[in-house]
Amino acid sequence: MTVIAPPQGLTIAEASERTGLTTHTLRYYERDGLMLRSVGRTSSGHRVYTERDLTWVRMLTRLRATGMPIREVKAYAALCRSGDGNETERLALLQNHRARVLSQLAEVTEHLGAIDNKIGIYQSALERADA
Amino acid sequence: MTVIAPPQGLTIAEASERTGLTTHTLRYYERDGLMLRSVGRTSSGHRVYTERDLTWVRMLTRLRATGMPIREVKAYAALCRSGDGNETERLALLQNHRARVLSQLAEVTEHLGAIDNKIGIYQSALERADA
DNA sequence: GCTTGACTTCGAGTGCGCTCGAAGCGCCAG
DNA sequence: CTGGCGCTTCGAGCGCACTCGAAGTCAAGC
Repeated sequence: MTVIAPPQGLTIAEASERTGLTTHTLRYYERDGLMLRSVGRTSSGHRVYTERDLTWVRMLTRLRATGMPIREVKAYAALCRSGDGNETERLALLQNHRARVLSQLAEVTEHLGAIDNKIGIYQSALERADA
Repeated sequence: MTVIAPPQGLTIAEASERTGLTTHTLRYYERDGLMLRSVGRTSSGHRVYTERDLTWVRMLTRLRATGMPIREVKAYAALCRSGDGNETERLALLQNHRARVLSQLAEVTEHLGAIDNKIGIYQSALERADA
């Protein structure tokens, strides 16, 4: 019935539970080359996730959650995968992303300020109507 | 050649220039019911944008830029369109949106912090390599 | 009066990021 | 030894928000 998790590893269902991603999405990420390396398999072909895999998925989730497009995550994964010597490029990619996120945060914050004004207008109009 | 802007109004090209949206998008928003009311026309059927229209488009842009889905902008437009008496609902909609935006800002900021750590690790590794 | 070009409508196409379904296999309980 | 679950792969489908192209119209300049 239940697939037994191999020693030192987690099934895709367990990985799903710990990362908050669906099994569909985990498979999709692997298929699409977002993983550092392809996930290990049991003799019967089932995926075995290690802690290293989960750590990477969590990093990946942070990049995605801050709006990095899949293709760029893929580029970052490719850099990490190809081993030492390209740390400068990895750093540049992350710093670039950081700058974009900061400017996007600033933009959203500014727009939110204007929306807050609108909220204030409705609030005082309603207070006046109450009185 | 050039379509002359009617007195007190702007052509779609001018509205596009002032709002930063393409003419395609402006027409799409109107078609989809995001505008407060449908934009005026000349005798030959060309759109005529008023300052009121532009003000609304700017509000709309702020809602969109903070991640409000089209269908919710549409709902807000519908409330405004139906006249006085539903200010409480409009306020609730905006406050709801505000809460979502704030929590999303917090989430992005937290993820960005983790990415900053990673950047720091690369930086010190590179400094050590330089020395 | 003819050309030009910005406008009109309508509907189809695009890109992104999943999301889902179908068909098939292996392992374990009963 | 059989039923059934949870995994496998593959490819298609979906929702969102535009984005674009085709075909036609109309006013202005030459």
